[in-house]
Amino acid sequence: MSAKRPTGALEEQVMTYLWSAGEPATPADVHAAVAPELAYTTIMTILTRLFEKDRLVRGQRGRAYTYEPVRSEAEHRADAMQSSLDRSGDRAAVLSQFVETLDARDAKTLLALLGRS
Amino acid sequence: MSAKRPTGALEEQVMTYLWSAGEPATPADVHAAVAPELAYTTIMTILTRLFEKDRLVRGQRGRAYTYEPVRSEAEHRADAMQSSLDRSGDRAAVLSQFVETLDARDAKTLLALLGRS
DNA sequence: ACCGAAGTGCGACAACATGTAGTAGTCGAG
DNA sequence: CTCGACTACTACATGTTGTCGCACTTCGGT
Repeated sequence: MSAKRPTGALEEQVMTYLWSAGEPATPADVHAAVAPELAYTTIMTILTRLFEKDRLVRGQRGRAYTYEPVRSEAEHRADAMQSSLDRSGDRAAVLSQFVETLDARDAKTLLALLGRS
Repeated sequence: MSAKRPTGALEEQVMTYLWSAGEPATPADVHAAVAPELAYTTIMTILTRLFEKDRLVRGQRGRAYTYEPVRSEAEHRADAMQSSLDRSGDRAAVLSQFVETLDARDAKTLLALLGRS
């Protein structure tokens, strides 16, 4: 497809920006922050598609739409992790492997989180 | 594409079968177990592509190739989970959300695993 | 040893997703 | 009222995946 951008990367970059923005953003905001070297319309398209896939909600600011993520980044990522786990035939094996590849800091965080519940 | 099979689903089903098989399988094995209603050649294609993407290794049995996963299911799923975590800007937030959506049994498993290291 | 049936593999084609942009319409500034 | 800037809709190119047809090879029966 594109010689330089892997498939899905642009959508992902846009989502990442929107998450970090913390508030609804216009196509112009996203364009300037994510990929000024691309055509403005390219960003518009991405935003529209993400909206159609229900990953963004639209608002209105002046005569432009604003876009905002439906789900927070944490929700999105955690859900992806759950999905991996759900698709597996052996949850315990996956969890075990997961723990082994976890760095010390994450392990500590996880342990604290688990203890609290 | 296909009206009934979501993109990527067939490759995933094939991988799942291969993981559960536990030993190298021929295209015929996969065809019979995964999708007898599809053409034999369809399965062959999927297998070849997975091989080209280095997700399967080839062996030889009689005049047919045999295929076997390069990585175990646990490795694959755990790696996917790690990737989600890595892509995130706030690892602790994701971990927290992840723990909250975890069912009791998984949480227990995870806790035991973490304690042992 | 020969012939036919069954199975295998390569190459091809259609549909869809994603990256990328052109063009036309709309609104404010001068 | 006209001009320019900005936005939305639509279009096009390429890669990926689902799906298969066709030709070749090999095994069993005679």
